[in-house]
Amino acid sequence: MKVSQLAKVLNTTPDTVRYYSRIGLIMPIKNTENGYKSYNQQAQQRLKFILSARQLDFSVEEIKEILLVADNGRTACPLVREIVEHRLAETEKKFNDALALRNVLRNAIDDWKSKPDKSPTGDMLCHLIQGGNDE
Amino acid sequence: MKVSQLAKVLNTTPDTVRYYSRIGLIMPIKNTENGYKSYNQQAQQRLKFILSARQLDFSVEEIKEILLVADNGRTACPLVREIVEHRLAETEKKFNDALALRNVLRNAIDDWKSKPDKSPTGDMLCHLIQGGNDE
DNA sequence: CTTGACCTGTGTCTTAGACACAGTCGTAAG
DNA sequence: CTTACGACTGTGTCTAAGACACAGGTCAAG
Repeated sequence: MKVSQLAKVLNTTPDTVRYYSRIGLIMPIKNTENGYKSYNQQAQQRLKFILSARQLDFSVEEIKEILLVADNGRTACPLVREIVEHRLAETEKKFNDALALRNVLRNAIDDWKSKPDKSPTGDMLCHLIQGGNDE
Repeated sequence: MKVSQLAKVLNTTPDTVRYYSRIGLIMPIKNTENGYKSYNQQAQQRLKFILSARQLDFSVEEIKEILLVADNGRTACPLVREIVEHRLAETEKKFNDALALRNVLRNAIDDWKSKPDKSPTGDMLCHLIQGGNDE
């Protein structure tokens, strides 16, 4: 199986497959004649796992650690549980940050509706952003 | 005014000031003797504006465009209004994405509570992530 | 003068792929 | 058979917004 074929089977892009190959997450066999990479069943299995973990927003580095544990025959489950908890906390922070920013932006748009456009002056590049509230 | 001093006055980091200097957003005067960068009042004004725009999550590239317009004496307000609308749309998308991911993670954690840790097998690296639902 | 703490500019690193590029394959026409 | 051409390939480079490492410079205390 070549790179684009594998990508299509698992519904991802060739660039993604190449990237995971490049950093050693999946190990293709090198065709000695043309240097093309060839992927076997195990590589496909591995890539499927990686893509599933990425859907949970696991980082590539985290996935690498998980695979390292599993490759040594040990359970990766505790590590996986730990990562997912951590990711949930981060996601909740992102969620709150996005919520707060949304409110700031909405308020700005609303405030600015009543304000005119102005040319910049020496000490005021854009009164919308800079001015707390105009005179 | 030197880099750390300016950073402290506007409550940011020296690395940030150096970065904006490096890409030409603010233009310090080079002290000829030791090569240190020196910032005047106008640079401080400019940095203050940049930091305010960053608080609205404007990208550095967008801020560069705004400054370019203002430096030519034209109103940057229409551009600013356009960017903030765009940013609001993006932020709402991020908000929804974070919300969806949060639900996925919460469900995963909940489902996994009743599942044991397992050693990897030839075709199952981690049953938590891989198994739709177990046998 | 010397020590040491702090400061400085420059160069490199970070994520997870996307994109550009030159070379290669496969196939269809001639 | 050759040729042409589109689709494919690996490798190298690029991204955002600073953070960090490092070698050298500055400054006040002793």
